[in-house]
Amino acid sequence: MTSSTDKDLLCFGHLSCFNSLTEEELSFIQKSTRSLFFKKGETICKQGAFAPYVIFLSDGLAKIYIEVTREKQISTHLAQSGDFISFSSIFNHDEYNTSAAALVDSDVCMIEKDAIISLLKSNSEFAYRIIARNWQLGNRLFNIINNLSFKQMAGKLAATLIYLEDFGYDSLFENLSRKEIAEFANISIESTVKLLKDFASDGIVTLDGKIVIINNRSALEDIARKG
Amino acid sequence: MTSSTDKDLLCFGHLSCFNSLTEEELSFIQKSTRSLFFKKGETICKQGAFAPYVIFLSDGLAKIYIEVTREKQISTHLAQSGDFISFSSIFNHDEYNTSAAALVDSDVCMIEKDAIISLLKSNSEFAYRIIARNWQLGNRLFNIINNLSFKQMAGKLAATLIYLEDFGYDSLFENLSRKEIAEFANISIESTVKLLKDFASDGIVTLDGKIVIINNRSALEDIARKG
DNA sequence: TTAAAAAGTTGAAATAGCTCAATTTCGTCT
DNA sequence: AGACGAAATTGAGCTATTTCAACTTTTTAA
Repeated sequence: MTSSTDKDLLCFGHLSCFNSLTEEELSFIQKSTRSLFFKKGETICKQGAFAPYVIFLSDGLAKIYIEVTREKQISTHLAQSGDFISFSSIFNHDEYNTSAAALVDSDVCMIEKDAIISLLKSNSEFAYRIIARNWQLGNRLFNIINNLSFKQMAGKLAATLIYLEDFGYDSLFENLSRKEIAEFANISIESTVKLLKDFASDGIVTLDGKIVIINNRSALEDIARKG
Repeated sequence: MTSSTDKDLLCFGHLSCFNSLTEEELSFIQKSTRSLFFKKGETICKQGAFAPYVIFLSDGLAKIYIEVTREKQISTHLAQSGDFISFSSIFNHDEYNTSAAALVDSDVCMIEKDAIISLLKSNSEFAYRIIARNWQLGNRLFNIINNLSFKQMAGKLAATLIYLEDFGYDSLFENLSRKEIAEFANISIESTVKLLKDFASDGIVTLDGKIVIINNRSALEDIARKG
């Protein structure tokens, strides 16, 4: 990863929750921000590491995941341009509660948490938008818990495909390995492969190399609903 | 459940995130609040129902759970005096994303969401405290996802017992059935019973009727860590 | 261009945990 | 006090999913 401070001014000012900030507030927070470039595959942050920064994805695609054991990890959600990769560092513990890795080459802003905190405390519109965002994440987490508690792996995979589809990133599947899909669904790689074939032979999806095209969305929803 | 408007003024003013409010703000929000009493076992809110209120537990104990299918539910967390039972109703959808039930007789405040919203937008200290709270819940949800992805049920139950212990409610186990413990751990009732016995015969816990006393916390943590 | 490594695919065997069914204990109501 | 229903307990069989191992394809690197 390389520093690119010349891009800082354009890093996030135009994006989502930051556009409620005044000129002053923007320049204040940009003094506390460092913009970094991550190549596809690079680790952006590591669960358990000290967390002096809030991490914001200004351009790119990343997966956020939990390291369950040394070998096993489960992906919880994706982030694209304008999303926070980690917001948690602000409260209580001073460590990241998830890891994240770039799925494509990505520009990332590391914002000192003290700057975010003072902004939260002074600008209630900003705080409100952050609450709304955190709540969306919370909803996603409830959704994952729902999916994980399915007994049948077909339900887990169907729910995963729906999430990936709804995320709305154009060439998403080109950037996801079978292993990564398996980590979102929390089933084994082999089961993922077999089930994808099953879905394909039922005409629910079409497989074209890495790419998974969803043909019959409502069939998937049915499978996901029944667990 | 019965209304008890005479208690409204004492309902939550002294509790946690509300004590940053001015006199005016307090009386403003209390005009939009209704205080209700729920008996042990009663349902406080239902996943999927219209959600005009933010629900706050002023006194008691409640479990918050996800209804996965018609028969199956998984408990995500507990709430005690001073905790929000549902905050989600404020954003996006107008429905509760979880259900909740009283585990002991409980006093509950139903606060109109518009009142909370205007407070969030005008009082940034209040908003900040709400963010911090929501983040704690987010952390808990990540924790659950971690536990659910364990392959071994011993790890799930161990992690559940640790959560219940750490929650710090005195007579908690007296108010939890085996079924409810199973719903927190997301394993079958029968497996829960057998594993508790196993833990007991290993001296890790002591069973006294419904009550589970943790003798060897670090052994439990070990089991939970290994999944 | 070729070799090596990584990712993907397939089938067979092993097993963890669930379901089912029977039994016991506990709590509550009359 | 007795009786009923609910909750807890125990064991046995079943099955879905993982693990393992072999193989193929794709990607990367020299």
